[in-house]
Amino acid sequence: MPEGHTIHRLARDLAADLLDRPVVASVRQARFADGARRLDGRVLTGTDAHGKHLFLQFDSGDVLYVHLGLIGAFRRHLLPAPEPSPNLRLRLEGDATAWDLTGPMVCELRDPDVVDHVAASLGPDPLRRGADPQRFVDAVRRSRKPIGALLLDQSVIAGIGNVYRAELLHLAGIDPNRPGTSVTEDEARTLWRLAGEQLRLGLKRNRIVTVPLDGRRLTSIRREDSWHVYKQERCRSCGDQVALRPVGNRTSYACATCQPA
DNA sequence: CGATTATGATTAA
DNA sequence: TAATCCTAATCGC
Repeated sequence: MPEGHTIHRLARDLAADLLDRPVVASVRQARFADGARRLDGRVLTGTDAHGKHLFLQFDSGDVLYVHLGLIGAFRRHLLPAPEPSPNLRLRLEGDATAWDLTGPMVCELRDPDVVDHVAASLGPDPLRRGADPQRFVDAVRRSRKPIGALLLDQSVIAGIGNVYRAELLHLAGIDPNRPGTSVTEDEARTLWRLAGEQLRLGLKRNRIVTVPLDGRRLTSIRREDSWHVYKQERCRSCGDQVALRPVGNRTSYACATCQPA
């Protein structure tokens, strides 16, 4: 479930559980055995998130660089933690909790400069203080690529994935296929604002829910009812058929009525 | 129990 | 454009 909100939430939650005390690091897969050995008994000194990239800093000077990719997960367990999955890449165990990492696209011990290197490759991240919206606006309006592809391009805006792409464009009333050059300054600014609002909500809730709650409890909303157009047959705003088609290598969901061409 | 799918991204052809 | 990597939940039989 990793879009930018998930990664920022992990940075926060991992720090809350594991900071400033030695961790117990273990693995089941052989591929990260050396890494776990190096982390075992070290102290987590800080965490950081840039877009979908997660960084854990240790007192050894090592930075654990994690990217969850499509199927990666970092799951929290109360101690005593259950038997881990055979696919466990890394378990970080603190005083009261264990965090199990499975299926990450990237899990590496790196020098601290990896943070700046990765950050330099990314567009502005709406969840980071000091992010420059104009960088996003200009990158969009300079490109002929469809806005639906630009929102997934991490060098244009960091942290947006396929759910937020569909939902932000729907909230903004913008057709995913419109070229960036046709997006007005106002529209681009609106997309940035909505991205910040929705990512912050997602961070707070640890879940993507873009539909209005209207007084309902979050827990009463089923997953499949959480969005306006993403994975919907009909638009949750107007009831019209949702059009599916690939934009920028991923399935794009849009309502032709709410998001006219 | 096998097939399918997924909120990601890079590399090869 | 296609193939590839990585895991787990879900669905149909």
